[in-house]
Amino acid sequence: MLKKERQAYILHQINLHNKVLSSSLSVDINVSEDTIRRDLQELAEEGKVIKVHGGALSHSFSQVHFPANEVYSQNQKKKIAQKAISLISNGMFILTSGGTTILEMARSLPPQLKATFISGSIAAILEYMHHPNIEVILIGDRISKSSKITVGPEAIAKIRQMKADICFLGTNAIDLQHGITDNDWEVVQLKRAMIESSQKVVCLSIAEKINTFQPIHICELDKIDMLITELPSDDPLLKPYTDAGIKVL
Amino acid sequence: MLKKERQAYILHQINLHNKVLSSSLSVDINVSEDTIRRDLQELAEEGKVIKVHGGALSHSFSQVHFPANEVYSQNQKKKIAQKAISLISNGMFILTSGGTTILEMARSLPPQLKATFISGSIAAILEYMHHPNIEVILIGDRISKSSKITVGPEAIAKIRQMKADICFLGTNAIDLQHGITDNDWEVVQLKRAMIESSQKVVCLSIAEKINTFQPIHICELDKIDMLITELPSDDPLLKPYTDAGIKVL
DNA sequence: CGTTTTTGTGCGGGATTTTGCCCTATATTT
DNA sequence: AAATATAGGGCAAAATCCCGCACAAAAACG
Repeated sequence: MLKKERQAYILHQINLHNKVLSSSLSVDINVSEDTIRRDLQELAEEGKVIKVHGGALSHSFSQVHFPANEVYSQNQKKKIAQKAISLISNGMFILTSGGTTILEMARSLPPQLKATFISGSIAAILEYMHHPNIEVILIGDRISKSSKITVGPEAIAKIRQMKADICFLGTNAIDLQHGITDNDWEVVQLKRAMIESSQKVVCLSIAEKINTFQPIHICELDKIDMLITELPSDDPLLKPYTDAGIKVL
Repeated sequence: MLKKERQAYILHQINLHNKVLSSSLSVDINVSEDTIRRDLQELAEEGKVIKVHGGALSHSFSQVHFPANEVYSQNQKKKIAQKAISLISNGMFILTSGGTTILEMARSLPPQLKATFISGSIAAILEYMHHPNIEVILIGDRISKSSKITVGPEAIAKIRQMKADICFLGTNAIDLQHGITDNDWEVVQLKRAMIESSQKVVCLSIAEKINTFQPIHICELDKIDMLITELPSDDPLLKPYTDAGIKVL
């Protein structure tokens, strides 16, 4: 097999699988690993692949995943925030969890809006406080340092006492089979109470979290009234959820 | 699985869920926890995640810091803070108001200290949260945007329920004739409740505020057990207060 | 065509990287 | 205060890389 031929094959494999191992290529093409390594090195110098210890990665691999991701998902969250805000009207009592998606919503609230926001998330409260017209109610109790929200029986009791118009949940994982799940027991307790105390429950979730699950169960899907993602509402990924009776925005 | 591939996966998980546990990653990817720890360490050195005991956090998540700089007469407040801290010992329940002097104290708390701090001041809570060992209890209720603390009947009721070992009050004005006074009606209500609910009441006040008064009365001097200023305790300015039975530090 | 030069490939051996394991120190929980 | 979990450093085995070398095939050249 010619050198060029071999390199074309390698490039093909990389674009196909996003990665290759020197070892497996070696047995594939039946040449020594040194040869493969030299090929990879050349391809890397031409900028066609990214060489790493043990093989090589597709260029798209690191480009998509590493640097752009921060901004990328920020934009997704902005889109979600806009949709969520369209559900809010003046005079509402709104219960919110924490999480970066909720924060994005808090930052995007229109300045004229007059409503009451209730939360136990310190970060969310800080954002609400900057808003000129909204009333902010802070749920008190012990502060969980890991999640930076108030947790505990007092907080739950307080939430149980109220009946909010709408509840926005930053969702960590949603799945047809497991429903809404999360990974922090105390946060789960709080979210459950929030769901019970709201007339309408809205889940905010970026599409990546759709069809994933976490260890701790919060509730089944039938408790959820609405699901907001950055995708258009007729995206096939969301079809099962509309079929399950959830309104998708 | 290649190292870079693994790290990309970890990064992805962190950006998705804001946190990861070394243990769960280890079983996820099927490598030893040592490897995960080394990966997290590298990612942390590159500034892509924040490594914590047991796993790592998303960088965007813990960026909840108050722009707390340029405090008025900071050196004096540092001196006051040091004196106040000398009154605190392990296991105490400590009620604090807000104000920059209290913030200075919060920042200067020794890292080994284990105690429970209770407050309705958002800024103070943020400082306490950064401390590794102290337990933080947040008093909930409506947030006053002017003073950035929780105010209202719920907050007062909550404070009444507790009996703290000691209470630190950032004091706006203290005077032999008028006692402790302030200029925000809602804050005054809160401070009154705090005084009633504490075995020992300590006023923190820079010397400038000694012998001044404000429109709203909080309490008479006899409710105060201790007064801390940046001056030495035998300063003539403070003599009348020691004479009035207040311990001056 | 013969010789020289260039290029490609494999091999050996030492350096480097990666990984898992062990042991101790530190942190966290009970 | 004891028990458990996690971190950190050192070590060893395995994999991988790197470098020089040999050798052969191909190319270049007179």
